[in-house]
Amino acid sequence: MGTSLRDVARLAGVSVKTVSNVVNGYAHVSPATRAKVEGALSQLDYRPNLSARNLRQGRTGMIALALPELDAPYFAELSRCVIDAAAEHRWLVIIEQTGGALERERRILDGVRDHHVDGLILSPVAVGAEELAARTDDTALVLLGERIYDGPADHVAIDNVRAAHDVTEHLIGLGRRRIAALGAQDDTASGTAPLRLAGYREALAAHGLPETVVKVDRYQRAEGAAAMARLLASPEPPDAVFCFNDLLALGAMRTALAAGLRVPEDVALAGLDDIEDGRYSTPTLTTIAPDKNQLARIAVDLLKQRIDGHTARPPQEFMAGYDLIVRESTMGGGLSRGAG
Amino acid sequence: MGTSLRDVARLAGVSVKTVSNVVNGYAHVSPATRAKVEGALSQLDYRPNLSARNLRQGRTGMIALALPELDAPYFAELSRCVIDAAAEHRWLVIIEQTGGALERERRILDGVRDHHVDGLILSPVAVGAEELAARTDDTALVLLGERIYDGPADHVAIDNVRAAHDVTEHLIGLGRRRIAALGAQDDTASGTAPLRLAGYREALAAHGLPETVVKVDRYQRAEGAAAMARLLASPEPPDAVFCFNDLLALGAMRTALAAGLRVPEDVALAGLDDIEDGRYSTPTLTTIAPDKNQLARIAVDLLKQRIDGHTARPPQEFMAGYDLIVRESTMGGGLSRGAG
DNA sequence: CTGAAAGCGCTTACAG
DNA sequence: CTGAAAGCGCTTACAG
Repeated sequence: MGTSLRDVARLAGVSVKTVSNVVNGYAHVSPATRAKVEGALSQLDYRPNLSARNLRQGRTGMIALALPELDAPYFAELSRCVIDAAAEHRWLVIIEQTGGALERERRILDGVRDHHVDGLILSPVAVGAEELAARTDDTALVLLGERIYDGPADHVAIDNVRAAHDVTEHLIGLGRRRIAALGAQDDTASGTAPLRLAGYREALAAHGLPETVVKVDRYQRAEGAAAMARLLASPEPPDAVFCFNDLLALGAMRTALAAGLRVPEDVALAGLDDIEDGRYSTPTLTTIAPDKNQLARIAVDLLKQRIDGHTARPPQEFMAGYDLIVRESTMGGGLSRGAG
Repeated sequence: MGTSLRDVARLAGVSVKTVSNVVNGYAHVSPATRAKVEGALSQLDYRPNLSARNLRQGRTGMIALALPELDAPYFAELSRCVIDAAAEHRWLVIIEQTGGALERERRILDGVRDHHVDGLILSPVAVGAEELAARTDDTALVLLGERIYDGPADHVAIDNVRAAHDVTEHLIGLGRRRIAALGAQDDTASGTAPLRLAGYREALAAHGLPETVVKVDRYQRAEGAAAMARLLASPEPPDAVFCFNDLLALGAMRTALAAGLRVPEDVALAGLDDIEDGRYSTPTLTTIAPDKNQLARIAVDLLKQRIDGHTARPPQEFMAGYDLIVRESTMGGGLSRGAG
């Protein structure tokens, strides 16, 4: 293999223990000994064997981040934040993609105790609260970005109900009266969709406005485009659409513009996630911007606490902040004319 | 820790070796013994300790994928493909972000021999061929997506010169005569920019057309937007722009539309990467679509060969395929009017 | 302040 | 076909 502690010890003329002390920065090593050892270390270009260290310590220095798919911009941006936050604890991050499939979420939850990671951050889509609560594995787990009630594990998210309420209020405040929600889903165990729907309904109800709800299977551009086409084909099309994420909104925008509608004059569009695409689309996209760095940092810090066993408190919910970012897709700005 | 082979052996009344044989699927175990062992394995819910296995075998079953940043859509899409391809070899993937910084690329290359991964797929930006050639580490390495001449390691990419040539020819074929290139860079050791620039120049030269080259620091939307503004401010603005990636093109599109120009009537725009954003922008974006699955698969397979030591051949260059995808941003379609 | 020894859990020659 | 033993490289009580 490579150079081992024993090789270094032999060259420096000390014991393996002493070399280990130097490598790990323990205090009580005499300067002379330390110098000898450090000389040998650099002469042999010693690298600790992490598998051996892990075997001994029961730690791997790695965590897993499991999310639906890396190529959804929201998850890509969030992953970046998680990797950066993990780096501060000198953790490496293994990324696993679930595709939002129950089977794969289960396999990851089950595989976690194979001892290759110290903990797991999971962005669950399909797996339910009961199932999570029933898991026998005690590997540290933090849930990120979807709400699971009666938390079986620490959980971080934004307040989805309030965020959805804020967006809807914004649209109402602009004078829109036929406001559709795009992105409801057939009941999943743990989705955000019901929460965003609840916030939307709350706001409409407070103003006595009617609701129009369109379902999708997945939160992707193509689904947003197709769902928007259905909305536009209805007898009384909406004058505003709150899309449950930015990808849906960008797909919907494409359909609206391609149909010759003006955004926002004919139909205002808002999303949620604040992915970078929406800052450069034409028109630019009004959205809710979750504080992704905060989400990631809280998730990583909670995982750290659990891994270190510093805490025995019951699982808790943590909220990260968000902002409503108003852009052209609801406020105009002259760039929004379709070609119809 | 958890259940060890010894626990299983004790319960089954056999030796540790026999349990190991069953776990690893070795052939010569009597049916009766196998049944006993399997009973004990499932009764104790045995999970192999991967650190121990790795220590013994000198393999970790993990590879690292190092790229500039995960939240650039091209890299997010490529990462997805790499993770999927790696899964076929039962590898897990650790993702590291370099930010395109020399210092961080070096640290990753240097850290690879810390034995936590069996191999590295690196998408280099800053590090040079000489430096790579001089590395003393023998951890398996495959370079992905940027060209480094006189390959110090196996390398996979598309033919950037030819791809750039194809895009430029397409613009020329549409009758454009003032075709700018957006995305040149100050000389980096290994960038794709010079290759794309070469293809662009070749095509222009073949038709006796003049060149206009705009530099950027990074391949991001904001840089594309700013660079496009500079182009539009010139005395004789281009009637077409070949942007060296899709993000630059989407930024440029935003600037053009915001300035009231029609795309493609006033200025045609093309990119390279085929990220999903460009399939839903208005107008949709003409681009080069590299075969990302093929890129990922070749990279992973090459790494596998190196790790397994099946090959001692010198480093080689591999080309993946690509397609020119013509969309509205060069062909029109009526959706492209700015608001000027 | 330093050393000799045990042991983390696994796999692998080596016997039988 | 199965077992007893060594050893991968490290850290950690335990002595001195």
